Amino acid sequence: MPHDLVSDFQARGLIHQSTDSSQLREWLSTPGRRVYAGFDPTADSLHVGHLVALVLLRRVAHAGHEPVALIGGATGMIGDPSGRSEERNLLSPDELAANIAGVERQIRGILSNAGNDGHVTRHHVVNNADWMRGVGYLEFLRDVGKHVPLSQMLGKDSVKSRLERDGGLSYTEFSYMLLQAWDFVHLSDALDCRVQIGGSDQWGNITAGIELGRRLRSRELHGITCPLLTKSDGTKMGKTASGAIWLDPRRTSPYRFYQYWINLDDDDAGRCLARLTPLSLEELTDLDAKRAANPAARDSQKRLAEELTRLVHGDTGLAAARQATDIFFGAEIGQLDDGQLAEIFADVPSREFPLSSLDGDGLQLVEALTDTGLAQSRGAARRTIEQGGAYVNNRRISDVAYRLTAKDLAGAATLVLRSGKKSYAIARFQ
RNA sequence: GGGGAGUUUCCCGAGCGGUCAAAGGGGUCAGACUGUAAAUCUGAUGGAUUAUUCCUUCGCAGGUUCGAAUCCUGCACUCCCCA
Repeated sequence: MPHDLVSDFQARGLIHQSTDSSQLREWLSTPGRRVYAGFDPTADSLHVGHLVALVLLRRVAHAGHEPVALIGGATGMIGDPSGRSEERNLLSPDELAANIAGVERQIRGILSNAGNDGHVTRHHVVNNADWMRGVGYLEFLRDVGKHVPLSQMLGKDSVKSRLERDGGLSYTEFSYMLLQAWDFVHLSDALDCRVQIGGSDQWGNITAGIELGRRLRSRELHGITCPLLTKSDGTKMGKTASGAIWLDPRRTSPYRFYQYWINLDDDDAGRCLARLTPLSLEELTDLDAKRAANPAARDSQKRLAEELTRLVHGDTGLAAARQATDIFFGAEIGQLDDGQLAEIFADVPSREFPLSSLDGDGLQLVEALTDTGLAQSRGAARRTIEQGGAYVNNRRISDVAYRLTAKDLAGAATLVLRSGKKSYAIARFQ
């Protein structure tokens, strides 16, 4: 395996800016080097936007180095102004603690199974609150602040752009870069970690750390930023009309996660394959060729969705997502238990009915469609049925007078209604 | 202050005494096609019931008529022109 991380990053389009690449290569030519990326705990889960950095750390591990994930327990209290147009709201200590716990679990999950070629990689997860907490304000100003020229701080994009806006920024957010700079120096002391990677919006913070390392320790630190993932329509990767795509299955089900990647357009899928998956460059070229020859097969999207769903949700998550995909795209729903149904249809609205409504003649399909909100009125429900748009457990029902009875149940007490191609609702009977 | 035009169903916009739940377009919802894309085509689109039919809707309130979205009166709002 070619262990030249820098060339690999370049080939995959992962480098936006970096410090001198020959020095970087030189430093990384010895195995076991430590490379870090930071994650601020702004929510109790990471989202797709964090995936690039996480995958970068996995690549670091693959190249024979040791990834270090830094959780910003301290910096998260302040809020990073980079890439932000408005002042952040401060998190309460409780929220922050919960966020740290959630984020840490996800990071460990992704880094510990980094060995899909068999080996468990050595990695570190650190929290900057651990070394920041004990540092007093005066001490910090003397030891760190004294070595950072104001002109340099004011020159950063994150500060400049905010000062030009109406809202400006607070002294608190202004100071953020000092904390991150100090993190870098601290990690170089404690772990001999000399490379920091991050999104392109982190360049200012990273160089602040490099500068501080030079002044304080006369030490050469290195930095790499990768381009922010954007879609070809200009929007941010991982953002949808209904919100962000999260890594936590409770926020975004494995099915929706999987679907997000399946639905990318061809160019985006190609770019994501290169940047987010461990596929070799040969495999990438191969998929590029297939995509050009037969775009309808959607090989790239499938492979991408598969790789990333397995990475984030594991094999069971991938299996669930696939099963859900089959069902959402027409497969008749056979024998599934209520638990499986609940999992597959996690994102679907549901409605409870008394179990007794299935007795005797049963429940009018028209009524079930309106009660679950799939149809606006009984007339609309009738119309949908007449036009062939109504399904029970994915079986088309075209009889307006159809009544649901116990034999229509998919699980023990669950039944799946659908209107048209995509609108589902779950009816639960109790 | 004077003169004129207007207010229609989710939106735009026809209708100017019965044949009006109201043309047409957009949107939306189904169906076909398709790459879970885009475009295109077909159907539907106030509510209840489908056999018929009933109820509610055309700025608001009254009135004239067997019958009004359409005529009259008053009120509210919007726009334009002249001072």
